Amino acid sequence: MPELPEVETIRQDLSEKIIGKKITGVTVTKPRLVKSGLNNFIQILTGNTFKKINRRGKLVYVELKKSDLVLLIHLKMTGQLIYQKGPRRQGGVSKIIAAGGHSFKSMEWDLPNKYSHIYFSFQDNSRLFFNDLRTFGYMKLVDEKELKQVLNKFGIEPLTPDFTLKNFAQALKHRKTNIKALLLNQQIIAGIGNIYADEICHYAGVLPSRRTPDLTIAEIKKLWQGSSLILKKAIKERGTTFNNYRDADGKKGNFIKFLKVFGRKGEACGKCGEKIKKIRLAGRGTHFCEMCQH
DNA sequence: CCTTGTGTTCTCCG
DNA sequence: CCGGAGAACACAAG
Repeated sequence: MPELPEVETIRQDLSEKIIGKKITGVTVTKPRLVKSGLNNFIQILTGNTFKKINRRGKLVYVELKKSDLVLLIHLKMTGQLIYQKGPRRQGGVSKIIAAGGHSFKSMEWDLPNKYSHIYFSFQDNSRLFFNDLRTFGYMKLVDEKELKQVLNKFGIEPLTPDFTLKNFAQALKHRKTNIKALLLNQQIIAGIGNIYADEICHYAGVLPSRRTPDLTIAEIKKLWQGSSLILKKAIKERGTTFNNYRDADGKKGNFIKFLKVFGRKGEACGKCGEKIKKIRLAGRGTHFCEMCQH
């Protein structure tokens, strides 16, 4: 489940890999995932160049060199953006891999595979694959006006100067839902999904079910601090790979090692030793410690 | 039937 | 009964 840290990791990686490279080919094997006209999609992108890769919440949007249209990419739950260099002219690389005998499952990354629904070839023979197991993700070309409309729907962007305690508290104000649903609401705070919502609540010592009007100033401050600290640390660790997520090189993120509650049902809480509980809240699996969250 | 991000639809309350 | 907020559902597929 790519959330802000995972999408940001991919954005940073791809920015170093594909900016300025001419797109020589566009392949779409599942047209349903292109949410704008397919012919136009192929026509605009072929021969074009990615100019800048941006992110807002969990949404990636890419500016193009030879068009004013912008490419939106959403990975939803199981989308991946994997970059691979083209085959080397000189032999040797595959030999080294064979001799090394390490555990990398080369079959899995023999791309395109059956989940590679859209991919781009570049002038240097490298390729970018959009893989998606459950096919909720999409790509879409939008004009400036539609981009603006889409971006305007997002709430405060964490890790920017806009993410002040004052703005965070303001966003919570007058809301009557529980803090978990609020953290998941992209129109209020952008980029937090199920994993980080649970982790932020645990950091703050706040039960996910707590109604926002009942939160104290101190608790709001802790939630704000936790959001910032956890998302930053998760980016540093290149995201959380719980099952499907991979970075642009197909590698797993390391943040799973730092998860305190998510996916730890029945395990002892690292803070107090109490068993981690799991319930259903805001339509999502929700993990917490009864002892240190109130 | 479980899993989840988001857009859409339904319901409820003042 | 209206508006808006929040909850529930739809989507896909392993």
